[in-house]
Amino acid sequence: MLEFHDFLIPRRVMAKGYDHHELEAKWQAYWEEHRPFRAMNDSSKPKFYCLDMFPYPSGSGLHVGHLEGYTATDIVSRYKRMKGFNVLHPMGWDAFGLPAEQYAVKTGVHPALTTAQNIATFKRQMKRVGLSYDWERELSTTDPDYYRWTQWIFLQLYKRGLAYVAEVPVNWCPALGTVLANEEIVDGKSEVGGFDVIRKPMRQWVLKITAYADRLLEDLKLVEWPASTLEMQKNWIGRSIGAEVDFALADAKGAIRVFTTRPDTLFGATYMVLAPEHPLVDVVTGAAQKAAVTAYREAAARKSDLQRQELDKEKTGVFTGGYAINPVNGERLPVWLADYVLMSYGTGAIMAVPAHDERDWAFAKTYQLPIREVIQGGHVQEAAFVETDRGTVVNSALQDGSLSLNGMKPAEAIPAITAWLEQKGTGKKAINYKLRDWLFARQRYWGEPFPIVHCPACNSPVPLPESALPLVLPEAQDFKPKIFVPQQTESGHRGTTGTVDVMEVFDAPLARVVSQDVKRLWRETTCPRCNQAAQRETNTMPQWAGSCWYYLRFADPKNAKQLVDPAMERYWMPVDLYVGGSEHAVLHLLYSRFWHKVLYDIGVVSTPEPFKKLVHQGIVLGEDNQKMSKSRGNVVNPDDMMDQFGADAVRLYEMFMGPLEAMKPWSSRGVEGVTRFLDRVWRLMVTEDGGLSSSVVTAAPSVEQQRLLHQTIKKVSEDIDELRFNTAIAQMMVFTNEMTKADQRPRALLEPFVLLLSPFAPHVAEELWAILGHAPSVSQQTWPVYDPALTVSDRLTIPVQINGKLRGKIEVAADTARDVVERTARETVAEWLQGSEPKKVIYVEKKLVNFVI
RNA sequence: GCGCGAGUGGCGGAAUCGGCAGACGCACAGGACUUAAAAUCCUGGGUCAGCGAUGGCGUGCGGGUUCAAUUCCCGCCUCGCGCACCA
Repeated sequence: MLEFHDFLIPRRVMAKGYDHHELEAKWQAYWEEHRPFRAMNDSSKPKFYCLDMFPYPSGSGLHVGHLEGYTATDIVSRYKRMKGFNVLHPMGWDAFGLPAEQYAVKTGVHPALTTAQNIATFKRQMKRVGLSYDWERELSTTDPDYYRWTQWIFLQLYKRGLAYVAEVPVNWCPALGTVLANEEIVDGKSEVGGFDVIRKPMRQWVLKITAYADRLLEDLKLVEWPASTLEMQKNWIGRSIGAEVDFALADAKGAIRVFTTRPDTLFGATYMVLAPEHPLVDVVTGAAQKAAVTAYREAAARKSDLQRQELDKEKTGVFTGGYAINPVNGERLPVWLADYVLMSYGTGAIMAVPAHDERDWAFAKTYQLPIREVIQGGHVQEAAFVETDRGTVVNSALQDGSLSLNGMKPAEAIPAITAWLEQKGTGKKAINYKLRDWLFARQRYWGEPFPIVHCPACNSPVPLPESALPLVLPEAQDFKPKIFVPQQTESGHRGTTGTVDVMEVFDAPLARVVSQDVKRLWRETTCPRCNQAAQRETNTMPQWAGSCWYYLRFADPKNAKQLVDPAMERYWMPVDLYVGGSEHAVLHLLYSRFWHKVLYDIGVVSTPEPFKKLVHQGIVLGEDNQKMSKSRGNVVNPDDMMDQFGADAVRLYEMFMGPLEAMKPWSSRGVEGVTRFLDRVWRLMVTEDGGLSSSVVTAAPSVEQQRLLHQTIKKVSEDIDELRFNTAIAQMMVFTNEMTKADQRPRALLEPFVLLLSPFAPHVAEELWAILGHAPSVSQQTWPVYDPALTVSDRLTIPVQINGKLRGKIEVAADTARDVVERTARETVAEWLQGSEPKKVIYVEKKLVNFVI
């Protein structure tokens, strides 16, 4: 019996046109069984490789941000299949990584177990969304059958001298117990967890990415990537062209070599600066300055990188007492020490030209060093004049007349002086890069082991033979790294003060692993070269390793003999469309490109670049327009959304929110909106009890209806090609709104429309296709083709303007001659013309008439 | 500071080879159906003035080019992203 309050409580039971739970389960089961999304290896069809950046399977499952990119590529993949392409649309797992290991440290649960569970969750959610992946090609970076090839690539790098061990200052994160790459540090803290990071010299594996700097820069011309991403890669590589110049020491043997991009200002050098760590510091320092120099060097060493990078701070330095000789004019220049010069860039030493460099200018002002103008055009006593393109060289000639740059533009002076230096043997043209070699080792358990042993007898790292691969990650029981676990400080930041002396000696987890079969340390082994006792490398590879080449393995995921079969590689590569977050704009993409070029050089791959077209999906914000986060409580869970609205509605809303690449807020109301749209589509052809509606007729559509259909086919096709899914959906809404008004709905319109809808809302489309009386699957139908003649109207509405202001509109036949259009227009705006003749009449065919009076 | 990108109704957004600004959706208002509601369907709307026909003003701000500017040019402002003493 109904109570009064039953009438007051709003029912959340939606009067939906269809039961999305039932319908999605039905079609997902069908796809599971019939596998219509498999990529064929032997096909005469043209290929299309459509790839998502594979995820790290975190414990929190998919979020709506993931889904945006995945839905976009899914629509493209489904569309391309219907257009006759053999589509490769795979998914895998970037499953090595720190979170699972940290979870293991906390709970003792093995990372492999956590990872497997998380993968299962991700996969279940992806299937629930109806993503049309070829699951037969699924891979995980943690699978020995996969990482044996990651190790294999490392061996190739090693063989070619591109992997080497070096004692380098590294970014050590005590809280994480590992080193981090420069790129993994944000504002002096670890990107993961936000812990303090300090500099510490360590023996490390390093990859020589700098050997490929030029090609990594040059080949950016070959790809269709967002301008911002290309720009970021260029900046990261940071090529600058200039000269290396030697300044002989005045009172000692040797010379200070500097790198400069402005050799045209050589006559303006008034002092030199060495980085505090520069090896020549002891040589140039005079006895009187020894104490001050030592104090300065120690102070600099104590500063963390963060402190040294503080920009606004006053520049500091100390005079060494030594002098160097300017090679152009023989002047004695005082040599200073200052931490604004970095040991890690160029030669770690500069010639200072305060008149034409802002940093040198600030330093010269602080220490009252002379400022000498050599490029005319500014006021060098007030500020450094750095605009090379408007200025003329002055004060730059030798008395004997053997060299003069005076009167030249800097652009002319640079090659002139460089040639002079080369002739004198005191300098040469040089190119420098900001890019540094890639620190490739981590002191972690959950990563790929290095296929390397350290042999005391051979006195070098010895690579394992390829036949020994994979070197399987050994079982471990204790994941706790032996690390100093810092206390929470008052400021809320965990970590150290940045000094090295609080450090213990830290062992990587693999150093302590005991092999279960033989009850000895896993690291104890024999040298594959000399058979003497040797030690395995106990570092593991960084997470980037596995993601550097996974796109290749999808082309041939089960191959036990090769990384990828050459025929498969040639057929599928390159990736035609690659979609993923812009947070990977530099690192992942640069590292991948580097490995790809190495593989290209050894003949494993046939293309110089792996990813032809790249698109970054935008960030999805919470309903409050803030970044989604647990602490804000504004996280939208895809499972909840799909429970309530269904997978098709969620897919459609993800695409309808706005342009793919834009940052945009989630709106539950918006999801309801697209849900209404799907219900309207449903009701166009289905009755309340699920049968085919009697309004669906076989009669021929009207010309207007056909025009709308063909305009819709055109718009939807072109918009998918351009990844403009939001406007494609808007057009389908227009079509649906029109069809709703008609009570006779010709099949000839509805059937192509269902095909257009199918990449966006595949479950509903499959069901509608079946209700219309067709055998499955809609995904295997041919994409509708539009007739261009049917997309244009035979009647036109032409706006009529007076002086550019809209004053009227006329409707004419599309083929109306100009004079007729003009005459009609004049009649329409006669009261504005007031009988006088316009000064000018502008007629844009089929677009507009404008009278200038 | 430098580089890149973006600023359009109450909201998400559409329209840029210069040519009717605001498609589509959300929210809102009115109507139909209903005892009533929900759902659905129809209608309306940038803003100001006016009963209305109409007209003025409108795409961050200020200039410019043009018959015509959201679109192109110059100078600012704001926001986002990236880099940040790289010689």
